Amino acid sequence: MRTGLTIGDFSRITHLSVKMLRRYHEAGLLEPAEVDPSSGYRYYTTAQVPTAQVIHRFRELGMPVREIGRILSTPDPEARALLVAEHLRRVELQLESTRSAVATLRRLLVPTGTPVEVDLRTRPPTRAVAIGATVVRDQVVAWYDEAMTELDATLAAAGLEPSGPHGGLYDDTLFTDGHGHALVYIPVHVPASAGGRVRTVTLPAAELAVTVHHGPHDDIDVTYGVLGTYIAEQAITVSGPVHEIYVVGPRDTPDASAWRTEIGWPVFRTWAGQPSASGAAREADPVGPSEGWPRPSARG
Amino acid sequence: MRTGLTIGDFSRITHLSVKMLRRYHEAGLLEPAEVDPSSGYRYYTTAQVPTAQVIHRFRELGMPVREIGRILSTPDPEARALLVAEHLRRVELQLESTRSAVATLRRLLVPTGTPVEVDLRTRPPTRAVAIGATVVRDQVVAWYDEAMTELDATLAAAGLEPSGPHGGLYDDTLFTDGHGHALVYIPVHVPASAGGRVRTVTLPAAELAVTVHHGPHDDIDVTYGVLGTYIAEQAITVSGPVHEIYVVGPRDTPDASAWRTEIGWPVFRTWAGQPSASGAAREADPVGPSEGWPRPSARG
DNA sequence: GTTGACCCTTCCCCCGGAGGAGACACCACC
DNA sequence: GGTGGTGTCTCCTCCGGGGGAAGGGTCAAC
Repeated sequence: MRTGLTIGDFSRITHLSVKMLRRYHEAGLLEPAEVDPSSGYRYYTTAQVPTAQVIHRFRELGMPVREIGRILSTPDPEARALLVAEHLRRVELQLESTRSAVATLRRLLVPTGTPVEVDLRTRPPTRAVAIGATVVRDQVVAWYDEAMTELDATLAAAGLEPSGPHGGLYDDTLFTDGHGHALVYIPVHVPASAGGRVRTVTLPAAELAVTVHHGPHDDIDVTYGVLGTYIAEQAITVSGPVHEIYVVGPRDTPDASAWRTEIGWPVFRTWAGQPSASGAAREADPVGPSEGWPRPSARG
Repeated sequence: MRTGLTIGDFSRITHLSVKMLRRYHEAGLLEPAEVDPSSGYRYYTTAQVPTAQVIHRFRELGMPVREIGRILSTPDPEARALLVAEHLRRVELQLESTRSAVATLRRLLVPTGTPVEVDLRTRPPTRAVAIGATVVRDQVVAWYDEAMTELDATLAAAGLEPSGPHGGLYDDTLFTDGHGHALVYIPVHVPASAGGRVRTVTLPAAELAVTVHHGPHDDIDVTYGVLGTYIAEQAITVSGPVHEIYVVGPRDTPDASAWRTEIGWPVFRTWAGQPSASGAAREADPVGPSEGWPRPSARG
């Protein structure tokens, strides 16, 4: 055991490929017990086998190499367990979403000629407490949960009751570019004292093409497709962020199949047509830093 | 609708990013309905929305782009459904393996001081029907299932009974390089008439360090680690392919926790020590094209 | 001492993406 | 008919986690 195990021996024992062992060395995940300074040969010891096994499992679970490094270099077992638990939670979430993607796919492949029900409707100006931020697409759900919790707390602290269902406005660049501005809100009658990220805003009036999505949000894209198809075929010009209203949502019932989500697509801008569009009104612009609504783009 | 939807419009409708739409075009997955020859602008139609949705789901399920292409270009709906079902089966398998990787990880992180039980044992020369092939590591399980089924069928056709539990020999390059030769066998007393890939071979006698793995094979690596550690610490020289014997396996009970797998690591070669090692004996070399056993490599 | 297996580094490829740069196209508005 | 602001084009680089090959040094069994 003087020189320890060569990389090949260690590979046979741990079932990690030689290539990966070298990579893990480079990345600082699994330092060989000894490296011959002249030849560069890596020598491992049997004591490193369990570490290698752990690395192997983490990689199997899709954990990025650098995160494994962070975990392995966390001395405090408590903190380490936390990091691990957090990732396992992420894995569970991913399992769930894979499961539902399978279900959605099955549904897509057996197309049911669902009749499209699209309303053209005017959204009145709506007073609401809101949180807005620029977010990345795959973090939008987590961000939504967090923001909505904060809004709930704000309302509770102020002793206010919502005057309608929760909702959100989403910049379309979220979908075209993968990141954009989003705003979630709870409608209220009286303004709340804004604290922190929470602002009191007025959603501007808008003409919306609205349809209702039933069930969990995993396949809400399909409903978006239906709505978008309708809009395009009606040759309506689209403009501005999309509006989602969680008529029945996770806050109402845990039974996802009972959820109802209204999707509203602004079909022409009412914003710039308002008096003093660029003055006081812009002050209340709920979507944030953008310069008013983007101009229409559909060529229908 | 003369010119159709621009890539941006289509992106908003389908929630696929512009970038990905271009990529899918390039890959032939989603050909725009029209491409302006002078400007190169892509124009889509609403009829393409469902296709885009399907592509989205397939990607969510981790299906490689070229496989999606194959599916979409398969005209026969039956054949297409088959391809889809096959991939969904793979996804299910992967879900399962993820689940068990989580379990294994949990076990690894709460290390139990399991006592190591390793036997040094001589494997007698064993007559068997076998199938050998050079395989890639992540296909070895599927290959095993298929080959073992063929062996079962061969024995049934010949009216022969196994004289012991199924087993396999696995080149260690499978682990160090990710691919190598593997051989699965069923021991028999009398030679069967070899048909197709099935050969009748004699596993050579060998000195093995043997330990038993309990439970499903997902965490068999851990037992390999224990065995390898033992061998390394005993300063025993390792040589030749590893030997697995499925004492209790999926063919005996579906209850994976009841499985027992013997892992045998040859600790020095008996092969080259045999008379006429390179002549008739090599003829029966069960592991195939390699030039006899590799020489010992552990430097313990 | 020879020799074959082993190990080293470096470079390139693959896949599925993300992002940017620079140039051109489109179209609403004036 | 201009013109400016977006939208879109292509091409390039980079990333992570791998696989493979080339070319040369090392080790130890014989």
